[in-house]
Amino acid sequence: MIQKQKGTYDMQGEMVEKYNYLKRIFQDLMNEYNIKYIDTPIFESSDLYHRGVGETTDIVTKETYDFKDRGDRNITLRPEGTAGIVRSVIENKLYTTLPIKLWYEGPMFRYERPQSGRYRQFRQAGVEIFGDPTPLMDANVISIMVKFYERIGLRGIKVRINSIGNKESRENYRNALLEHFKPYLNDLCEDCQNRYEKNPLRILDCKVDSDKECMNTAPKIVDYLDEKSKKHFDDVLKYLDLMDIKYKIDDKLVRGLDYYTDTVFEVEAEIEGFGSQNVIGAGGRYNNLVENMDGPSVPAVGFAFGIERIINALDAEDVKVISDNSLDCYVIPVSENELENAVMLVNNLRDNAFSVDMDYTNKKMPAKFKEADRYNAKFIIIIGEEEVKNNKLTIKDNLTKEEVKVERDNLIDYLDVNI
RNA sequence: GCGGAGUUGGUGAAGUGGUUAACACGCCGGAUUGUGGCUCCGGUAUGCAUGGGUUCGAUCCCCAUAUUCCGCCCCA
Repeated sequence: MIQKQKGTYDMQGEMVEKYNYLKRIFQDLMNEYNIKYIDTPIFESSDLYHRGVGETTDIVTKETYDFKDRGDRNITLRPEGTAGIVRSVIENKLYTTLPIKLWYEGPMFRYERPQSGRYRQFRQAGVEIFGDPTPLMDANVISIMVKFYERIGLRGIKVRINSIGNKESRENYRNALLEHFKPYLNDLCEDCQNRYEKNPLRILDCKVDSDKECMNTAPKIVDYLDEKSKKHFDDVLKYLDLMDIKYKIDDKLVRGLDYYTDTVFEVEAEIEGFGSQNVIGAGGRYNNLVENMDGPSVPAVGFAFGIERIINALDAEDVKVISDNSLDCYVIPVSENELENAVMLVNNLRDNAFSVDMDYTNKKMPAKFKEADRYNAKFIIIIGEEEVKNNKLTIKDNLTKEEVKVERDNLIDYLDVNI
């Protein structure tokens, strides 16, 4: 038997309900915020991610699905959504009318060792806002996320926020860290010694070395921000307070993608026993990316969240998902003699936009009633010898179990009123 | 990429080197040929992830592969 590939899953059964639930709420939210849908390809030129996400990031160096197509092109399956959208904004010259607010949802691919909440093909939904440099928009974007988590019924979430400033201040800070950790290098764990070379900012959130003295005395990025970045960050916090959004400043928060500038944030699921993959959404500002990708200088801010992790969080908190999968009517022909009448009836109801089903096999009555329950039918319509003769139908409300006889010609009206 | 633990029907699972692989739910059939969800009876894995090996004999022991989970790295 051929099995699914490592780190993939089939979306089916209950998960479909949960996915539709999330998508429906997110779509409504996007509509309220006047954010427009965009759908970009799941594969792009490999160069896009090398330049966009960052040549040295782990996502690009060891996690992309790269291949050559039959035309010898270097292709990469998208590991995240932002780079492709930036490409699209530049290529379609969407920046001519700014600001432009976009949202997306779809599969992403990363070649990693899977765990719960971590897949090789997973879904992200996100928002990207171009052409608005104000701290208000940073706060706004965070508020969208928080609002979304609230609406889906998730309670245990925690927003962490930080500013990593512009390129120059980050460079200065980096040098300060290198200077600071140099004498302690031998005390640090092996991973941190690697981080010292590759990405010294990451040393700060090491789990092994977190208690060490040199961690607490390390310089803080806030002290390296220039006036403009500092003001921007303060204003973001001010607006968050204004909108009554709870957050925690985390001066050790640095993100793994190179394109961020100034504001960065993460949302964590704070649920007991949730596991280590607990970041369910993240984002930040990326004011240089469009320009770096050969577009004009357009500031941008956005976020993305992981659908599977959010579904995990909903399950962990036992949130009941409201699904719209109930059937309006289930039609039961009593015997084969009424089959033709039943077929016409079902067809007619569907033309009138009711969701209807019936059993075409020769099941016994009890089995048919059971099936009606399984489909969550609101009404059971019984059509037998007597009904055909009198041109009536027996309609049973499957909730109250009450039965009424309704004239065939009045059926649509009856259902319109009662559903 | 590194380290560890699993994998038995549709589902939750018990179990053993040797005739028919417990039990429960679900599903199917019957008691009940126009009204069910209760009850009772019956059926429901020629097979224990896949491929090799050891053995008279393997679901059980060994090896490999696939896959899931946990920790690390990293991240959604």
